[in-house]
Amino acid sequence: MCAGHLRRHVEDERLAASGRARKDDSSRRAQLLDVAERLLLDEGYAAVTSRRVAGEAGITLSLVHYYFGPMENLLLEVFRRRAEDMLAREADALASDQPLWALWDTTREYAATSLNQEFLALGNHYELVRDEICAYSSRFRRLQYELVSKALRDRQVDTAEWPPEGIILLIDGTSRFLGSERTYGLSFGHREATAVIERLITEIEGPRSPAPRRTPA
Amino acid sequence: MCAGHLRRHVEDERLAASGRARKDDSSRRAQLLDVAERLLLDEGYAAVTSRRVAGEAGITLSLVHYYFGPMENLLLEVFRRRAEDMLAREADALASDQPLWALWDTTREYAATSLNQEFLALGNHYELVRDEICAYSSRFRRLQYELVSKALRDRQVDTAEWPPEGIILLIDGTSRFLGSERTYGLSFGHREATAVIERLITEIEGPRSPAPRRTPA
DNA sequence: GTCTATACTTCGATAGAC
DNA sequence: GTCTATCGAAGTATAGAC
Repeated sequence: MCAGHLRRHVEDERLAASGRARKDDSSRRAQLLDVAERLLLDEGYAAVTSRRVAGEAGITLSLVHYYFGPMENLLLEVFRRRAEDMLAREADALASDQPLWALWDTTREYAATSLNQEFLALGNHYELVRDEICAYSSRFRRLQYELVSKALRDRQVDTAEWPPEGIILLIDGTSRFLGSERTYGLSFGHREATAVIERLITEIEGPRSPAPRRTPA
Repeated sequence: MCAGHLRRHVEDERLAASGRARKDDSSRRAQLLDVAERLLLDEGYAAVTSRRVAGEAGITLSLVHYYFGPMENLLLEVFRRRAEDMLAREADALASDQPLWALWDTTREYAATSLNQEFLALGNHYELVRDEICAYSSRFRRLQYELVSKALRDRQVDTAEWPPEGIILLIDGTSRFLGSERTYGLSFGHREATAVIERLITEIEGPRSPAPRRTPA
């Protein structure tokens, strides 16, 4: 059904998979992804139409289809790009001896939770987006699990009392929830929830320390 | 798949509104709200168009506008109806001497998290929806806070260690996150997270008990 | 690559008959 | 209340010139 643009997708895949970021999208392609992402963030997925994207980018709508084929594919690529980016950040941040603190800090700072919401809603009716979200979430979770479980093991934390899988979901979930509420201007209980979570993290992997930890004495 | 609950909302609505009869949605109006809610759930807000709603309801689109005016208003009313329903359920469920257990149990069972996601996404670009979500969330939170803080007070829980506002967000957030993942078929760590949360709740308000609690000895 | 031009669909909303 | 008829705007997507 749409074959003309597929070659580019493959190239993109290979670039992204080759360890290097997909920044070689000289101009147009990356620009369109940028525009689409901004529209998605500002006005929701219903606003990401070929006409709007073309208009904001200062080109004609036919060019949008030339690059991305059907709109679903454009959305998909916006998600992929963002997912890869977040995955890289997460891997970087959690490569610490206090990955729980890192998880808590980084996730809270994702200002773009509206974007995540938009993608989640999108996944409810675009099957391809849905599959992509699942695949990405699994990778994301596995990454978190590997790094956190290793750190807890090194720290000789009782994983029966504090199973890494569970702690991760607790922190991640709370963090996203607070972030989601914050974008709506809600803050009731946020201070207290933060205190509880941080006490929990402290109990598991010690107080937040900028310097690498030595021996637990 | 998940459309069986729609008719129930209508009945609930009339029961809950008994004595005030917020709307005598004899048939048409409620029917349109039902259709819109189902469309929202199944295909996302982009699918809730006057033509679609009219088509699914077996009437003409002009009638939809006759009842609801602009589409934004229809969406808004779908949200309102649902919010009132959830608020009533929550108030009912949390009227327990173990409101944390109730909070955990009821929130986990909200199968319709896709609907919530859709509304959250909607709120990002419909200001009226956004305001409504904020107003509703505040009421929702205040309700939770009142009931939980009272129960913890009765139970003489140390609210410095377990501030009700914080615990509520922790439980609610984790619960929604797990629910959201579940609708996507993801379950990694869910068992462990559940165990951690339930241990936490047990520590605060004792083991889940079907019978009303006596004295804490 | 980029544009113009076009085809066809669907959108929200209203006017007016009944 | 409910319908038919109609409006202009906006949607996706393609063909073809350059």
